Amino acid sequence: MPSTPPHREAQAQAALVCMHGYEPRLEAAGLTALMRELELPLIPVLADMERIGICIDFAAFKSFLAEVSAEVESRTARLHELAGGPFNVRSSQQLAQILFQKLGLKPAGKTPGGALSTANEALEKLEGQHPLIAEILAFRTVEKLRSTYLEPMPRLADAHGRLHTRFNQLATATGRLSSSGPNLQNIPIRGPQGKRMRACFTAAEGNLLVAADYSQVELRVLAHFSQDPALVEAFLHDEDIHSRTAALLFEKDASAISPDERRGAKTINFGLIYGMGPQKLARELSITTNQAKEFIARYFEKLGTLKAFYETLVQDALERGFVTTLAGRRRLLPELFSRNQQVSATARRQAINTVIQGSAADVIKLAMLRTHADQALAGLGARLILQVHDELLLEVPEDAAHQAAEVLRDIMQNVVSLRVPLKVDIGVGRTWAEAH
DNA sequence: CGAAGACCT
DNA sequence: CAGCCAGGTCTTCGA
Repeated sequence: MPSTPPHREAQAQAALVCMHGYEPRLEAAGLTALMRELELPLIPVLADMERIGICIDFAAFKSFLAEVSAEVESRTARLHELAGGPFNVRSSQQLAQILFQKLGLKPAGKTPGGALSTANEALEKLEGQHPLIAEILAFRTVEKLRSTYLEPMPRLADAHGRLHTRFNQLATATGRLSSSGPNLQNIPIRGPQGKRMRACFTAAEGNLLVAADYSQVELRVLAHFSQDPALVEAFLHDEDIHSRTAALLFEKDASAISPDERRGAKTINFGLIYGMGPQKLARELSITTNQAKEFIARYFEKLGTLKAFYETLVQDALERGFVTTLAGRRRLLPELFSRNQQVSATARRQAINTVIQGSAADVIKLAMLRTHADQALAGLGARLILQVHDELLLEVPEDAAHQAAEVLRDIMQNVVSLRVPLKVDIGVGRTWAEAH
């Protein structure tokens, strides 16, 4: 077993130097407790997670790669046939030339750089206009799987067939962790191929994986901070938050909500976390911007306390120049004071999102400390191996897995006491896919 | 090395 | 008149 990775030692040391050199500044900002009680103790937890790693199923990787590679080949050939000649589909420039000049299709959007967009979102609007479109979308899915996951990852595994990521503690503006080299926080999960991808990540022989997800943790944090009666009530009674929102919005019984109405409420609930504007909402729901504006107005009319919380939050940020999270983490937002409307509007959304996303990060980091220190889990042989923002993954000897799952649930649900309960969904399985 | 694109929460 | 919701990492292209 290798010793602590050098970068981790260096990080721990740098953190201590920082503590000594800047203690007055930390103290003045009220950040000492966050540093001493959360971030510094987290370092050995992350080091253990990095050192332990996660098992991959080489045979599953190999057969999946073979199938996907064959599909990349065949789709490339079909693509060239449909385009009337060979070109590099991986080049957005060449692709745009084929689609919008050679075939004369109407561009459905532009990139931030001003080029004609060939992104999936733009291409989906053209689907049905030419058989090439569907072919490109399918090509991109398999090519992503091949180039980012299936081909490189097996080469990164150690002699025991385990993959070791790095959990970066200083990479985000909100207090989240990030993962790199390889990133194990963005393994595909959607669709049959996503599911198959996650099935390539397994427990070691004789062990099981326990996956524990915080359910709606960001909306619960928002309910806690805002104390909005509608949100708080919904979570206290463990109701479906999106149906509940839809019921409120459309003045119907929750049981009478259509799938479309629930989808609208879900989009607006999520958009809320990001400070979504009417344009984006309109696009997401295929309605006009004016309809979206009305929708948002009605939403805030029904959730007046939430609206007041947002206004106070932004007001506070403008007065202090920063926002703070549940654990007292701080994000400076100098761009709040930009004279450029676009820039200051972005900073306002960042202020809102940071309080919510950062507080959720505080919660799971604390849960990681408790999990790592828990004697019952240690006694069961349970080891924390991954964190994916609102999910923890344990590897546990198989006869102890279900017991460990309940201990973990208890730790995660009770790590902090909010005005609404925290809920954790748990799965146990031989692979990461099965554990979900 | 920046842009574009695609994957995640 | 355009305006596009937060936080990340990785791959590929093309200058």
